[in-house]
Amino acid sequence: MTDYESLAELRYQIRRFQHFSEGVARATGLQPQQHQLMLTLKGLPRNIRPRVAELAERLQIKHHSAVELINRLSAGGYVRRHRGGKDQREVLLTLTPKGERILRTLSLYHRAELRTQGPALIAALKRAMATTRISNRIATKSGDRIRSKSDEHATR
Amino acid sequence: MTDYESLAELRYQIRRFQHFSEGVARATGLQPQQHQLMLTLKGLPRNIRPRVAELAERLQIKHHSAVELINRLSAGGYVRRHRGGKDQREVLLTLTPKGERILRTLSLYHRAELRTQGPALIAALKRAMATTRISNRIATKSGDRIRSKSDEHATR
DNA sequence: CATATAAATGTCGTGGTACGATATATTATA
DNA sequence: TATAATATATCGTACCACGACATTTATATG
Repeated sequence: MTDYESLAELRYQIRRFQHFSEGVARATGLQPQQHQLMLTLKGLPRNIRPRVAELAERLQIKHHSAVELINRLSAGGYVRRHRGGKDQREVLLTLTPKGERILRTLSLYHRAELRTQGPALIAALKRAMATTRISNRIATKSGDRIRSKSDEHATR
Repeated sequence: MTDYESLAELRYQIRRFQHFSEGVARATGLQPQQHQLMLTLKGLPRNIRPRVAELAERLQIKHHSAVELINRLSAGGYVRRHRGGKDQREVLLTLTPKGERILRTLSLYHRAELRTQGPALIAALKRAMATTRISNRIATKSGDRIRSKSDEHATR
């Protein structure tokens, strides 16, 4: 197995998990990202306030993308906005009972999936971390040229 | 740590990896999904023909979504289409030298990222597979229904 | 071998989501 | 008080995934 194979296999495993997740989310009427936000909200450590910016960071998106997700979730009756006390600029979020119920169901499905597919994911991760032959193989296979320092800056 | 926290943490770790990946891909002028297709193509086992449908399956998307990605990759000079011999319906794909070069660079960055972030991912995965208290907690909190005996046995 | 059916790829229009640029409201600071 | 910083929100744009449908080639069947 080449480095590319192990990296590709890792991505494949991740995509399978996410594809599964998207499917069950949509089956409950939720868009995948909306489910993600709900899970992030519910999974927030107790000492962290559920602010918009906090959710955005954990979803690795810009705050205004989170705002849009929350608009749709709010319209669907899954979450509610609250204006907190201390800082009136902050908007704090809570799940509605409906949101709680759906999230619980989805989480059970996810746990089951992880139980069966998790080991393959871990195995793929370990392989992708272990192998180290990219440089050699490509230079040889493509006959491109010898690798030089300048390649390191290619992405700049 | 609750079940929701561990599931949320797993998603967070996955998103961090993907967010990193999207960033370096875009820095080379590639859209994230285009990079994914290239990696899938390069990482294909030798005995598998690089057909459109094959790539689509491994990317967990519909074949016509793959077609669109390939259109853009082809326009950018990253991959080439070939009509195979046996079955004239099939379109086989190859990376151009430009595609090979960029993919190699990206793969090196990804390996480095996995070296540092992989352990956190594995840890999150194991925690998400291990905990089992979803039913219990939600039922109690939402007042949805009575806990069942099996919930009481939840592990820690 | 003619035609129906299936398979592989491609086209078109739509919806969700992420983003940059920009706006508004509140808090902090000079 | 005026100014800057912070938190959230709005708007227009682009990417990508999809369903519905089309086209070309292969296969099955009478």
